[in-house]
Amino acid sequence: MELIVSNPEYVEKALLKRGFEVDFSGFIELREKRNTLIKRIEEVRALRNKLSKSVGEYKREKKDTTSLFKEIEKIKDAVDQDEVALAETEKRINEFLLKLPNLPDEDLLSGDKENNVVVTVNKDQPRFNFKVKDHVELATSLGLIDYERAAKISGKGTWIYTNLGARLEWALLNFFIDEHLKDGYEFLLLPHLLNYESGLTAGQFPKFEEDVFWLDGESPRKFLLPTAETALINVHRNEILDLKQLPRKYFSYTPCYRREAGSYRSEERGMIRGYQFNKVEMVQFTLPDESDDAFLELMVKAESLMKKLGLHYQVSKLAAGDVSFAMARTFDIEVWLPSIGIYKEVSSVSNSRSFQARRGMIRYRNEDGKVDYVHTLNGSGLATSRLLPAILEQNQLEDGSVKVPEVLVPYLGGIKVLSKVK
RNA sequence: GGAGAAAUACCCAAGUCCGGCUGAAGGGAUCGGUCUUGAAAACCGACAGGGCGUGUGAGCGCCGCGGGGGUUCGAAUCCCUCUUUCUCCGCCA
Repeated sequence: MELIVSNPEYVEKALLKRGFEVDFSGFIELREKRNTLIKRIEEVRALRNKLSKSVGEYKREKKDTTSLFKEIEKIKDAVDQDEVALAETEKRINEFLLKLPNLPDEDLLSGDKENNVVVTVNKDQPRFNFKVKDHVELATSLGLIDYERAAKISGKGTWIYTNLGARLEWALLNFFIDEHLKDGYEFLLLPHLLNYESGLTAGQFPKFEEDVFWLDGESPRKFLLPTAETALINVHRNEILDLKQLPRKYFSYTPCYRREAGSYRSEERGMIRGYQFNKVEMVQFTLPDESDDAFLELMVKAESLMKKLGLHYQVSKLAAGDVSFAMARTFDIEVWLPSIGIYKEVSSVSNSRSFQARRGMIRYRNEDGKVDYVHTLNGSGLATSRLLPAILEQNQLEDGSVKVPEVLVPYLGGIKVLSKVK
């Protein structure tokens, strides 16, 4: 971030790519002010330390200390004002820095969503020679999901997985877990209630404090995690990792709690957007040089899950403006939903480079004993709330039953087709 | 929820009552060396890190004994506060 001091124009330009306008002149002034204050304060403190030490020595030798005290008296109040000013200045610098989003990678297109580029398409779009039903209709008629009772016991934006629906959801999660275990990722089950620092490190705060659920009456205040990433990234906060430990690969299953304030769209009925959904999330801590490889690895892993499920999807490379605050690059995997004829995100693989590591002081020691920031990456593997609808819709048969993806059959006790229970 | 104890460097642990020669004893681990055919053991040596400021640099300075604040010329040591951990009691999956 001291790149700002050495090359502010470069940073300004890079951030502009994501539509973020900044002017660093005020920041640079603050930095200079801070440095002169520090210099002044430290000089006084050095002198005071020396004199105080002498007091001790004088006392031991039973010498008279009044001359020392006179000298100390002289410098005494000089620092107070400076210290207040310094604290204020550092607070402002910090607030400013925390509001800066990550620099997008060089190869990203500027602009927002409309400049996202589809880079891969898996399989042909499935064709149906009958009128497709949407997932709400399928799920309801097959007895997989109960929306109405969920509204009764909770409110809008929620649903209940019932019977086979619950088993199908659980099958998906277990399938993902087994796949990640096979790849040697460490499995963590995490607390869902997180403290403010965790949100800050992950890059959710201060900007997105409104987007998460806060618990009343807790001190220090706690929020419900919006994704397992928020917790996973913080596992190594304020740590210096051993070179041997890198890369460190984790995955976790958690529900994700999001307020989704004002984002509901009519096309997004059913389980497309809810206040709570299930997700298995992968996170890696890597050497700076190795994060590009790790990114590919996460992409391949996420895609392979989609392939094994036999779903039609596309991969989009997000334009700078659509990449989230904390990330330098993001590829989304989007699954095809025949009923609404669009692709919806089911996985988002991102490289934050050193952004989160800087916020959370997540570092490693290299061969020379020097300390540097790690790179952090995350990828969903995968989010189920849109996957289950996609499976229902893409695998539906004319009679309203649904074929179970082969890889899930063992997890469903051999059930191959979901058909209507009368 | 109530009552108590604790938090010191990679780990264990002294120091805290009685503030200054403790920026931190001692042990273990680790690293380097001696010895050995090799290893172990033994012995010798190193072992506070990180942040920040300053300087081309070797370096110098500031901060740092869970976090924050206070008292003091001076705090690991005294006071306040927060957090975490442990023990006991109560309550409860």
